[in-house]
Amino acid sequence: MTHSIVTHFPVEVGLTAAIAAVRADEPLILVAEAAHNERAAALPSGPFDPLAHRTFEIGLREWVSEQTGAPLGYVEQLYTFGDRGRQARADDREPHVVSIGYLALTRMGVEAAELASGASFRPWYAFFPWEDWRAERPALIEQKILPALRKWAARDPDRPNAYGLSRRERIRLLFGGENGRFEDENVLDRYQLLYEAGLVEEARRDGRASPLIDEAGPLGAPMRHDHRRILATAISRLRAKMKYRPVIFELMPEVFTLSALQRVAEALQGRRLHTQNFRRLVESAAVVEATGEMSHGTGGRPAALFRFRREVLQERPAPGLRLGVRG
Amino acid sequence: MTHSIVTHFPVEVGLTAAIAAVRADEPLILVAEAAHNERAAALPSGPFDPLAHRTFEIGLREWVSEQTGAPLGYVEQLYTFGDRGRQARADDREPHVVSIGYLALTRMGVEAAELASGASFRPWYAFFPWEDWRAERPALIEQKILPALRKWAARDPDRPNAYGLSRRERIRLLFGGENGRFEDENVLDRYQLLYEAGLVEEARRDGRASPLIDEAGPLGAPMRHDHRRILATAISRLRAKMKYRPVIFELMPEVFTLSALQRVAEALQGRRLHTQNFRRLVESAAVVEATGEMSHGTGGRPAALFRFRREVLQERPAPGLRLGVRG
DNA sequence: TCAAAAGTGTTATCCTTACACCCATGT
DNA sequence: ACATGGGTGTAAGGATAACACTTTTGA
Repeated sequence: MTHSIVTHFPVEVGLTAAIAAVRADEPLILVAEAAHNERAAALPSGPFDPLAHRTFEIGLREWVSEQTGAPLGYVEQLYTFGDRGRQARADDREPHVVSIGYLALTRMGVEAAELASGASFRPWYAFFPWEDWRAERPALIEQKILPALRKWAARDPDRPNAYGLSRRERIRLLFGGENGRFEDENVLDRYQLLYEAGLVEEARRDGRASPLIDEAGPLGAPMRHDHRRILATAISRLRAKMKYRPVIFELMPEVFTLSALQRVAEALQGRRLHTQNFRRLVESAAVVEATGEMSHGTGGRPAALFRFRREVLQERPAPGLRLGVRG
Repeated sequence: MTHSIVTHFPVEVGLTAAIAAVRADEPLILVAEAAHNERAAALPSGPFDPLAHRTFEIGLREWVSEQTGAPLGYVEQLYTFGDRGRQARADDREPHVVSIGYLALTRMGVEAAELASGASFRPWYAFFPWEDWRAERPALIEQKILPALRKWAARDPDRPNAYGLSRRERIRLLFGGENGRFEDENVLDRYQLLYEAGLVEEARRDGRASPLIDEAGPLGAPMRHDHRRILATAISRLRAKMKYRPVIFELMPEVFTLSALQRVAEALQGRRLHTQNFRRLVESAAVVEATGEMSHGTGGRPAALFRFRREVLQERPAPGLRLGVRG
């Protein structure tokens, strides 16, 4: 067994950040190269300089605030990606790029003008339209995604993947349909299934498109490199984590009404929540406390204002937002 | 904003694997440089060669089975570590090493003779003696760890960390004591607290030892580089994941009794479980099915044999082992 | 016959869900 | 006064926790 972890291969390390914010009940993600450009959007990314920064996170915070003007709040490492479609050819002479994906949350005090040119916040559901079930089950799923996936499955219906699941079963488990549920945390798996089926633009770019790709039509806006995969990982992680850590408050203003909190939770989860039970779950979890103030001008009865109770961090091991059932 | 993720800094990428197995109800980890050597143990690690292997995981499987003789079953990426104590000096002329940590599970068919020389399986609680509460609360906690940590806290009792928690609160939350619990998933946080307090050998090596380190005595066997941190991450992840994914069966033989399953679950969790409720939780979760055979020679009444039901993967979104309360 | 391990039944308690209803304001 | 959103009460159902008990073998 070798004990050296030195590699003799040309590898470059970059940090890529999915920087999320919420405005007007819409979850946003910071991208370079906005829609008016020809090119696909990209997540902000930068090099890791081990001499200048002791940790990845310190490096990340520095170049993000320098280059985008957005100060980061909460930061969390997601995953390190090394296999990127078209760059996987052995005869490729370009250096291989390893990208370490990060999730960051910011409070959206940053207005468009303060951002560096080329950077802008875009709704994250522009990249994953099938993930937003707040209004209703997106028609795209029944009309485009499922027909194309079913044809893909029919070509090889019983082939199991690494976990022993056939294509049919994976489709049912991830996108629902008859007796299947749509689990909000499976954002990454759904994107990867669409990529594997060759139905997203990134698959075409990587030479793995299905003949069905044009029939299905564009399934969300594509991103450069594997950035849409990193964003899918970020959304999955955030949807899961908010249930057992109070990360949602990194996206809320200092004080807020319970309704505002619910609408942000719904925006992130991509589904409606049962209002009465949501209130009770939040209050019984003791993650918020009333300020005593009231919010007027919300249309109906004034709502009590709340703030996050930092003390829960000491009181309970997993203080998140129990979300309960759909509304 | 730059769109290039090319770095101009010398960075090398290595893969480091925490390869776990269970034998005789003891969780084991594969290490190079066993105890009879002078040097601290190390996890197996190797270079990532992007030209030879399309993904990290493929590369990992290849060199692990080549170099250790152990075939990997389940494999999962843990975290990418870049900040390693003593190498953090800006004047350091050595290339910086980024290590991508992996958790792998193997069924322990591999006997010692088949392993490459220098490789061996060692009980993981040798590195984390405070994590094994199966017999009782480890005396080490009350006798060595808490006194040293309390002195450390007393030097700066109110300084908050990034999450706003003081040293006192972090000690209580992680190691219990009066009214605090000992949460089995916090393995990484406990190790990092001990490192931050300068009480583990790795802190001395990195020039961050506390004056209290000799008074506290050796707190578990040290490892080279940041490998003990990677192992702590692996144990944390495994303890958490087995509750919602059926990963424990990657460590079990094809057929097993419910008692054997419970003892492996207890070994991994480091705590006893309530037998009757464990049985009911397992059976009601429908993750196992009876084979119809019986196991004799277990000392008392023969036990029914069970096998893992792969079908649960299709039936439920999060089929893990509910563990219930302590025994 | 007894110890040891396997396995079953039953109740108390807690949490989630579901549903019904009342409250306070602006227009 | 009434629409709108804010807010409370409570009972049904399901799951876990706690405890008592029976069964089957080997020594």
